[in-house]
Amino acid sequence: MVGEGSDCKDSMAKLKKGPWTREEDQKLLAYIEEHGHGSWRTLPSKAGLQRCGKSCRLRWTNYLRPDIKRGKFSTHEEKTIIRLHALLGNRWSVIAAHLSKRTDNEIKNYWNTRLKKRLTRMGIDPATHKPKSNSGQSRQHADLSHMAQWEAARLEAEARLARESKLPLLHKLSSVAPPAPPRHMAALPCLDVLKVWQSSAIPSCFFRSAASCSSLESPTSTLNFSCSSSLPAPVAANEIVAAETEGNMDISYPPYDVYSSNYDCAFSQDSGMRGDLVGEMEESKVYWNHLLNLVSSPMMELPTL
DNA sequence: AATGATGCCAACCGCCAATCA
DNA sequence: ATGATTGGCGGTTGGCATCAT
Repeated sequence: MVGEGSDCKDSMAKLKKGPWTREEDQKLLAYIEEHGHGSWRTLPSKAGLQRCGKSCRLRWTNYLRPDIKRGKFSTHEEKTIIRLHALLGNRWSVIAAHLSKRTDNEIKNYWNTRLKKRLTRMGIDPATHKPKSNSGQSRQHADLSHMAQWEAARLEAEARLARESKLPLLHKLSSVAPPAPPRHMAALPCLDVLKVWQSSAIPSCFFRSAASCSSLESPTSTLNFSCSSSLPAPVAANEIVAAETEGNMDISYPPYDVYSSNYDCAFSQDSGMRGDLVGEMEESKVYWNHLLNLVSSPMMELPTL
């Protein structure tokens, strides 16, 4: 394997490293604006840069790209990161795909330097998103946790699709088959985890305990995701992805789940920023109702095995 | 004012998966 | 089918800025 990394290493003698200068930025910008980036490997020489292609790509994707939002993260963005991290673990690129205009590197940095510490201060384990002292599990909890895993797979697929296509997704997605669920989940209602999230009747400890299903745990997340890469792309929320692509819509999460009830409270105390929570709740309800309608449509019905 | 500790973030590195020839 | 190439990802680091003593 000889990747961009090795490419950098092999020609280390003549290639520059370290912080980029304004001149280098201008060269890279000018070249990409005129020719597009095409092959990153050959770009540096064409653009007159003494950098490896990988360095150019990183500089472009993390800093120079015109559609990057910089600066302070909003409370809404923070919550979205935390909730997606609870589902996805350290899948920064997937999380970034759901936070329009933020780069995975920025989100990763933000998580590592701030959010992780804040959660720790709040008594929440940032790796598992569980309160430090917690116990108890049941078959039902395991099912829910597994459904959360399923939802995580869907989120990842959405992110992938959003990345892969700038075209209106409705047409493209209609040809993609929905994923086959794990065998033991087939009898369960379709994506009940979403309904649980929507239901204020479910005690918060319920989902919290679901997250403790030990057989599903991974080093970085409550959820083991080992099967995700082999899954076909779930395509339930195609319209949402399209809306996200076109209109920079952030995905909101309903404020009823255990994470929300903990986080919302803690954030209001911790950061002093309550925000328009009511409006956000309404917005979340609308989004999730829409999503539930989509996943209940024939296209997304899970096959019984 | 000096100095050490801590926070922050841009950039690098190594690995992996997809693609190509 | 296989090996080479490329792009992308996540973890880590280096260095500057800020804070605390």
